[in-house]
Amino acid sequence: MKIGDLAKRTGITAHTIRYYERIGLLPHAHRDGSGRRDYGEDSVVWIGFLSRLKTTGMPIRDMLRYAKLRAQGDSTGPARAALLSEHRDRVRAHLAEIHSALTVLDTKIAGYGETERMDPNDADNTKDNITNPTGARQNRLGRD
Amino acid sequence: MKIGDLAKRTGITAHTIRYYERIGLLPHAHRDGSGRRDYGEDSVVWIGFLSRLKTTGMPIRDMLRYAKLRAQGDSTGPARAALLSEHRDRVRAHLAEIHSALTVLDTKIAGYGETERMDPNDADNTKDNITNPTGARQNRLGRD
DNA sequence: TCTTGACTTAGAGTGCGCTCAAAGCCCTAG
DNA sequence: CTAGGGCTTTGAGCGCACTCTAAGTCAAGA
Repeated sequence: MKIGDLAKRTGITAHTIRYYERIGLLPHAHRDGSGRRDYGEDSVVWIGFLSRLKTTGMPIRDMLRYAKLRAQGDSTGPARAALLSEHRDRVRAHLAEIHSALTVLDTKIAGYGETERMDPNDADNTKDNITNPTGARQNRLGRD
Repeated sequence: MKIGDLAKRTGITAHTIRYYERIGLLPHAHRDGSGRRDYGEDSVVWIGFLSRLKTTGMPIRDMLRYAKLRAQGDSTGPARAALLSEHRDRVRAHLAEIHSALTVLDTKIAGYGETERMDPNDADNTKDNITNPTGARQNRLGRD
């Protein structure tokens, strides 16, 4: 399988695949007769797993630690399990935070439904000057 | 309240508060006699809300859109509600993805518990060469 | 045969969200 | 009165994860 095919099958770009190889997240790919990268099914599965880790917010440096343990063989199983389960715990904690914030959002959205009630405990129903009335500089985020 | 006090109460740094003001996320603060920023309770509440949006992964450019609608007054209520509820939907979708990825993680962690079973469908139980056996360059992520 | 397009490399650039540096002013405790 | 620390500004720097450019090689279809 060529790098472009692998890209299509995994949903990441060929650029990113090369980048992952460069930093050590992917093994050095085997090359075909003309020096091009040639992949097997295992690459699809491994990238799929990396993508899942990424979905859960794992930083690349941690994926790298995982990949290196993996490369050291079966004896690192417990270490890998520990790495993953610590990560899982962090993700669950983060998930709880998001849920809690979402509840606040739900309340606020529901509040907008009721014809512009001005709850004094709802800071967002105050209308102080949030934009930039002076001509003061704003960075690239300012245009919008 | 001085910027340092506000920083302590909101959990973001004074640097970040000034940055938020610069890009328009916070209103221009009132100054005391000696030209220093002076804040009220409303700033604590507003930053708290921004932090919740941040927790849910809203990019600053969207917070900015929200802040600008807010500054335009009560008539933008429906637009603000729309913005928030679209965001809420995205967050919920992302949450579902994370949950699904977590399930995979759970399975893998459980798999490590069973004395190194080699499931052929589990790519991570293969041990191909994942690190950099040649002396090829790696960027800053490589050291670890 | 020609052309198109995918591939190769090293290295530079991007977007996000801060984070810090430098140089100087001002308030307060000792 | 003095020292320390917090405040002010402008502008640069950083960490992350890509993302793209330039210049070139190569393979396969019309």
